[in-house]
Amino acid sequence: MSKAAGKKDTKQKILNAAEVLFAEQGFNDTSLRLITSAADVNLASVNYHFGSKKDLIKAVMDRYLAIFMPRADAALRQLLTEPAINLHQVFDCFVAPLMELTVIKRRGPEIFLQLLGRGYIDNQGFLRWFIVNHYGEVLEHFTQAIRKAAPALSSADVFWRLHFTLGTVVFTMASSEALRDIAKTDFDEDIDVEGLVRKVIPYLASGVGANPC
Amino acid sequence: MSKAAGKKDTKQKILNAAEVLFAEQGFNDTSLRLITSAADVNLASVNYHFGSKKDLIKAVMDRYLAIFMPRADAALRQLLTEPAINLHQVFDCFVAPLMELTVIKRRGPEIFLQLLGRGYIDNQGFLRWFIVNHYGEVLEHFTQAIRKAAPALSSADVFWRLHFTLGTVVFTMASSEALRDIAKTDFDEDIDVEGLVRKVIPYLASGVGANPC
DNA sequence: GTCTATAATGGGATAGAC
DNA sequence: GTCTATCCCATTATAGAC
Repeated sequence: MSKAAGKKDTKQKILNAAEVLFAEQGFNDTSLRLITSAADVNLASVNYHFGSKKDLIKAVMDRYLAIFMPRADAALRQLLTEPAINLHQVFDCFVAPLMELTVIKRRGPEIFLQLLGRGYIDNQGFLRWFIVNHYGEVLEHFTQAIRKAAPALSSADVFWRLHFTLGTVVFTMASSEALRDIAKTDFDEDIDVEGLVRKVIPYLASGVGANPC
Repeated sequence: MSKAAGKKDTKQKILNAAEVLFAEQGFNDTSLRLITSAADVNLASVNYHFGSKKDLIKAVMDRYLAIFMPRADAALRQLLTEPAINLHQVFDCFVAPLMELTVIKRRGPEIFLQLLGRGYIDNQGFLRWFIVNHYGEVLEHFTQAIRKAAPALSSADVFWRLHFTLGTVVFTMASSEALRDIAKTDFDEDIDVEGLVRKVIPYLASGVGANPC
């Protein structure tokens, strides 16, 4: 907007290149050199625009979180006003907010989920800290909804099963491209990201609702 | 055995230090310098004994796989001779083989699962290739057992849900220490790895057996 | 804001003495 | 088998010209 030149903003070019590479290879295995050459910008521009690699990672994540989290939160709050809810509805709250991430780019939904997984696994926790501190209330509403939909579960069971679902989703999405390729060649099943999300929800809902033993 | 000196074999010291660090931080984020100083051996000894870091990674993984895989395979084969089986039984096949990994060290079971997750997520696939090529038949029997226990699922559904379970387990175990700490402080729940495995199995069995939609 | 050049660090691997 | 010393490469980050 405020830019005069016709070429895309350097900052955006960096973000767009970085998120794809981070999602594919993880944060630590993606060098600034790789990012800047993919983005076709100068190496030094990352530090100029973002300050450090760590801050670039936060910027990449927050571009998605800032869209996804408020909408997921709104859907969860809305659901919580219902008198009775089930687990399938709880997970459905995340579908539309996830799919809206195409406003950032076409593959936004899968990139976001991959980044989320990387953030959990790669790092020493600074990203986890960042997410919990900025979007902790969404997690809180998610937990409330689960408890309302599955009142038989203890607090500890809810805690564990939320992490089980996180693992399922994040791991699946981290290799979703490869898996969808296999599904296409082996089973002649052409599935997009939304299809995959809708495929995983019955698994999650059933798993979370299982009888503890 | 063939060693004269009273001190532990350098090769074993390296393996024991490396697997813990690999499990905690991933393969690429663990330097040989860190490993050798933790193992209290010389930096050059890794290359002397293993040839390269990549070969050290394979050696670390295979020490566990060589014990785990044949036993899991035997349990699955045995189960497949039964006339009727359920999903819970299928997953139970892995519990005893996993717990026997304490023969390597006390925390063997969780280290193994963490390493497995790292192998799937960290790397460009050389480890995945190694596992599939060396232990592919175990995966085959696993698939057969799932199909027998849940005949309503299509081939594609089985494929997807196996990856869902892999994600659940691997992701949970990759952060199992942190999660168990939280469970202890927040819910006063003191749980060991076997307890966690037994906690995840109902989730997996229920998820895999859910009605596709 | 963009670039080149370079500093400072840490990585894997190896040569060669012992 | 073990150790020191070192090579060579890649990394993040920055200084300073334009």
